[in-house]
Amino acid sequence: MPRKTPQLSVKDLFENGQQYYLPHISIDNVIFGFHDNELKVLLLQWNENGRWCLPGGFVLKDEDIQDAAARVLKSRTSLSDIFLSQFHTFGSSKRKRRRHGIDKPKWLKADSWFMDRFITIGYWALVEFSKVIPKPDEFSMACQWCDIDKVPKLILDHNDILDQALVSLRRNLNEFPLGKDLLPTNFTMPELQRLYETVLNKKLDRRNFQKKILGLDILIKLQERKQGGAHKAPFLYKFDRTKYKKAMKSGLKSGLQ
Amino acid sequence: MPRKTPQLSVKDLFENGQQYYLPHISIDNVIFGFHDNELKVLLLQWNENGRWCLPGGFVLKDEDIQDAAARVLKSRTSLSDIFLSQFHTFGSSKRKRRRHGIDKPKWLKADSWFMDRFITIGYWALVEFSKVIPKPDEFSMACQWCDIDKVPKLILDHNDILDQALVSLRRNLNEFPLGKDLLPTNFTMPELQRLYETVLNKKLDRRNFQKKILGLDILIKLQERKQGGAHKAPFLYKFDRTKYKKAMKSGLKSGLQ
DNA sequence: CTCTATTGTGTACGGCTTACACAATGTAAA
DNA sequence: TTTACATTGTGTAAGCCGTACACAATAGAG
Repeated sequence: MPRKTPQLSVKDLFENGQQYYLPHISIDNVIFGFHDNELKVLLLQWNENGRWCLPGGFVLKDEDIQDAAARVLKSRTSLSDIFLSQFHTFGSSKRKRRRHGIDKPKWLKADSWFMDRFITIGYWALVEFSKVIPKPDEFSMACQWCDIDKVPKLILDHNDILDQALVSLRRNLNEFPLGKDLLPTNFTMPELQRLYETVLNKKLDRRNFQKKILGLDILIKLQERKQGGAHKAPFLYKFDRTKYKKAMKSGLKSGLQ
Repeated sequence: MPRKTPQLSVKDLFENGQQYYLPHISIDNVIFGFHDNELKVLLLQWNENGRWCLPGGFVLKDEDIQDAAARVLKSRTSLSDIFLSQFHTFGSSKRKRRRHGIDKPKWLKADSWFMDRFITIGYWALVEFSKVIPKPDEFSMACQWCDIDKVPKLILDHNDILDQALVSLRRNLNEFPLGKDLLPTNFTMPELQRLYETVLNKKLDRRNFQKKILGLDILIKLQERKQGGAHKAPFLYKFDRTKYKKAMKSGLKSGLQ
């Protein structure tokens, strides 16, 4: 059951957040999108020092962690009912902002709960790029997509978290087909292939790829072709919702790799 | 860097544990062993009410969670340098002993940190049955192996945690060969096969199994045979440490399933 | 000594994966 | 208008892997 975040000022949150949230525990979301044939991840830019980080948040005292992750996702993207996969919990004793003086706003007392050690639970989500309305949080001046190959140095261990999310995503490709959540409703086979190639970070054979994907029997080939591109117009496809669900239940026998 | 647990009495731990440990956070270990052709899991029996649970513990304020899990493992089994795989973090807001009155010792105040909500981080480990010296913790009257098929109703969501550990273990069979940690140094092919059959919960073909395992090229066939059993004496094998490590780095191409 | 359960070994089939070639089409340049 | 080029649509052959399966050898039990 999703809950409402208390409406706190930034100062209140820093100084009294522990009244509402569990101390020492945070959520970090790695939100993947796909656009212009590039895999993207949603990042926030911290007000105080301009450094980048993953969208994150805290867990309300009577809130399930899965709901907390969904709440964070919704408040940064406007999206709900998105599948969130918990992939790892990061618990180095050195995970504290206190160690990185640059991260502390000057007006904040050094003993704020916010500066303390945090164990963070990592989730990733796949979202349709065009449906996202990026929205910064109270701490941030910007919330925007970043090409997966151009991610800057992030705060704390957020680069590690991102890397592990990608590893987890790749492992999961054997269990569900990619695309339904990352591509628009109608898409072409080359687009889907490039998505796979980006996530797996390797080239795939065009003909074998098509054979395999169609062999899963979860796509519907449309009559129309994608107009406007240079060169021969490719056919459009869309997912067959019914067959997709059925395939999910029984599990994919053989993954793309 | 492993740390020492503060030596607290049970009463102190219940009432003042939050001075040493992070509040609301716990560790639970699913420790697998293999004996008499059966997969076993190590369980504890709670002093107050005789109910069973997974071996668990808390995270010291300046301790990595991985180290905390290793500390818990060592204090229940006497084993160190064991691979611990973090598989999931359980964070339902209903995870609190307060809800289960039966769990509270009568002398404990209802507002003890111990009765509060806990988010628990789950790890599993594979250990050699014969090397374990089971040792109860401060709260328990017993610490012993339980057949995986005969696990009773455990406290809180510990049955869920155990189930998910098994699922995680099965998924990981594609990435590393089973046996090095669960079997004695020398073992027979039928023993190894029965281990796989138990974990995967299905029968495997004897001849194909042998072909595949030997194909991994990580076993050394010994000259001796296992004496003493009824029927034809099977050959003994042991793991080739060097080749094993090499195979781990490059990853197994094809798993057993 | 015989019987039986178990171990040791090899082969054939089918399916999946991989490698690969040529015709068709739409845009851009000549 | 024609040509060139990049890209799409489609099918086939070879090889590897997984699976199914049979028979001889051996050790203990009776």
